[in-house]
Amino acid sequence: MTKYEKEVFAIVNTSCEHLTVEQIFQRLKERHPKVVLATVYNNLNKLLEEELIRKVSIEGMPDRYDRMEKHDHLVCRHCGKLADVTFKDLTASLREQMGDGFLYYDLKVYYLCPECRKKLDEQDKKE
Amino acid sequence: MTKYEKEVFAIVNTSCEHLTVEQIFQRLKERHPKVVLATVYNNLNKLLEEELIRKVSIEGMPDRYDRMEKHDHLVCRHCGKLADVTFKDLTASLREQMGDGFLYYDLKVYYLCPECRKKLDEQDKKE
DNA sequence: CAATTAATTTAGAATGATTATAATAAAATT
DNA sequence: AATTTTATTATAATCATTCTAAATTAATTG
Repeated sequence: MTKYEKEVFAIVNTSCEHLTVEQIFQRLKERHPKVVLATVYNNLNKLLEEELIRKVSIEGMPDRYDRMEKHDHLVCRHCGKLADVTFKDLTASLREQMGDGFLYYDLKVYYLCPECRKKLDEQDKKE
Repeated sequence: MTKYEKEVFAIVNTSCEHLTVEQIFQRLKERHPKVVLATVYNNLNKLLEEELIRKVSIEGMPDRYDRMEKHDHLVCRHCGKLADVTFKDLTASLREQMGDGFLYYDLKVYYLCPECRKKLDEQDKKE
């Protein structure tokens, strides 16, 4: 692991914020002002191949990078905010249903976050 | 719904092939040789907003468009192939676990498809 | 240690998918 | 039929990402 690969990994792995490429780049620049965006892409791609991090794509949002530790995602359908959550594990059930070949799964739950629900409720009252 | 919106919808909704923008464009062109790519994008976006179709993003693959009818996806981690499948419904369980605000969920199961499993098995034997 | 080789990073160009803009055409409304 | 609105076209612009070649750094070998 090279210097930058280590640092990019640390940035992604220790944050629960689902950072974008640009945000990761900014953080890396705080310490290494001369670093270049391509280096961030190179190392993110390397880390993805090594399966040390994962990418989270949400419709209409830029891709985000996330630690590997098992967890699911809540996505607010209104403001797009992404939150971590851990639902009951599905591995056993899925394996049973699908036979061989299972590797892992990705579960996203779309919802309205409390803030958006409040906002939308208030709007409804006015109408 | 305009002429093209109807046709784009029909193409996406009646196929189980998870077509890309380019493929949808090609099919539309068979009937309307003069149609332009931007029209496909415009109408796909309109259909997405109207929640008449959905987009499926798989890491490293171009985005695909899919009918709304409830189903889950199997993604081969090796060749990227996408297949439809319907696992046991999770709605009740998720609602119970997360309280209010639930809208819907998206479940992708990553696996090795039979073809890739065979290939990889054969490779292993050689080594 | 010096020299060679390999791998990483940089800088900037190239690509490709998507969106934006302005003009034209079609549809809907008055 | 005239006016207004909406959709479509053609093309330019944008943005994220990848590619390429040169430069730098790290690793390996004699």
